[in-house]
Amino acid sequence: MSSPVITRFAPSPTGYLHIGGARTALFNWAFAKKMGGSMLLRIEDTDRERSTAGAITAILDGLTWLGLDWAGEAVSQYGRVERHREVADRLLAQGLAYRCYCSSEELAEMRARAEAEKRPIRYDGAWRDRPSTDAPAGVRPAIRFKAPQEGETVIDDQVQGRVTFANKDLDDLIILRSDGNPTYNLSVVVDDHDMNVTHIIRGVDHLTNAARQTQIYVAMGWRVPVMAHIPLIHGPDGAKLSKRHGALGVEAYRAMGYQPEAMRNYLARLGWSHGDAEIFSTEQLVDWFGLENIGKSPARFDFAKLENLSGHYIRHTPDTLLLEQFEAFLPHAEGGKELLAQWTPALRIKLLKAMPGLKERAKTLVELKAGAQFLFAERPLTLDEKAGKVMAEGGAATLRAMLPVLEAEPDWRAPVLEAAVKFHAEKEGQKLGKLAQPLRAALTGATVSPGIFDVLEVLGREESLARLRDQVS
RNA sequence: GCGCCCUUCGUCUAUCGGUUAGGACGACAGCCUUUCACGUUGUAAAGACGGGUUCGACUCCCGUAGGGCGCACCA
Repeated sequence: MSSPVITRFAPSPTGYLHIGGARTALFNWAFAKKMGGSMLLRIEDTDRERSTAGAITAILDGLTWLGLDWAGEAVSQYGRVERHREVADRLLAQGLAYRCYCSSEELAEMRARAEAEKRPIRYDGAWRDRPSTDAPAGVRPAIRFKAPQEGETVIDDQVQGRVTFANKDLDDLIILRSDGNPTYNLSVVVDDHDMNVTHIIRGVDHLTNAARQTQIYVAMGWRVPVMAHIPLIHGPDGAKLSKRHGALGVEAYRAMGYQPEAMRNYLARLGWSHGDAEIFSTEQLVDWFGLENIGKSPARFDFAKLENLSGHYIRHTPDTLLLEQFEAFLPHAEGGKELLAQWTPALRIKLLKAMPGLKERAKTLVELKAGAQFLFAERPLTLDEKAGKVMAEGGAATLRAMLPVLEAEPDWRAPVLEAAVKFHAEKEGQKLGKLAQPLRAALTGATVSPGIFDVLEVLGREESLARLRDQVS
């Protein structure tokens, strides 16, 4: 009987769940599902200084929103320190680790010297073979792993291929700090082993760690899990993803009005492929997913493509479901709470009625909200600067909503449209072009927008509707 | 500086020695539409560079250039 596949997502709770982490989680999740196994969640919170409860909540919320579930409770790595110490002690007892009495200052000095002399920055192994009787009084030692100095460590990576490290390049890393707390590389190995993790899927930034961890596995006589180091996501300019780019927390994407299924689709396509498939369901993703189809080169985050995908998902979501998603989205949207406060069954019905026309034009839930502005705005619409603002924010749909009003009051056209244009130009100059055409048409009174039929119908303006139909035919 | 990795249209990618190098986003142009959007048709757009290996290289090897990651008593 072959053991089930167990993957794990192991973020450190030092901030939000960023987009790279989300994709790593997605890959772990998809692979586990595909193999009929499960994904575990472990919070790597051994750094007590930087770990926060808020970050843990953000990560859990983010995963849940994305629809990625994990088996059992999230494991706190810090909660397992005793076990980590135990393993460190065992290594020590077996002569596979040793006490190092170097102070932080000495080590920093060593590094600085190496750098100045342009030598590789590595621990020199000063205490590797030095008896503890030499220990300076009053210094609490750190425990270092006695890494092999000859030969090489090979990682048979499912994505990177066979990667070889010369052992002489890997120094003796600290596994237990002088304060008795374990370090990352020890904890990870012990936890992955104890949790029966079979496949480790994580970012390439961990590749060198993989070598050191392999050495620890070997020292402990443990089976080394299958590893897959996936490339990182870069910003649009090719540089490391920063806050300027897409390195926002997933909650930011939720606030921008992207649906989880669209995010999943987009993220999956970033670095992984299944022939020419661009748009696929999560079921298909699971069905098709495989480590062998993950590329090795880093991918840039492309908002334009995400938006296109998002628009597709919005358009293809059934109206009632979309309405539900919209309502669930509101608490996370800018100005959503205010809208929620005036939420009524009647409004719901109106929105549902307007949905077919609305979703055709919206690329995100935010745009859906903007487009529906004409439903939420108070009647009659006040035609002042504020109205221009509403109109400009709402874009074409709101403009259409206002046209009947403008039609009824020709004198109001110029000032309102002027306000709208002005506001729009200040806010988003580049989108002016999109508005300009209908604006001009409205200003000259030349034609009536056909999209206005939808609006009038939803608003129940029968007489205007009839009149316009007349005019058109 | 040392180590590891990467390099196909602007972007995400297909190709697993023989293709007119395909698709998608974006761009541009047309059609549809009495606005917008959707839809649809089409156009432009790529193997970083230099050497090999081979009958034949985007594909294999070497080098160069560019880029990324790592080199903590962080994870």
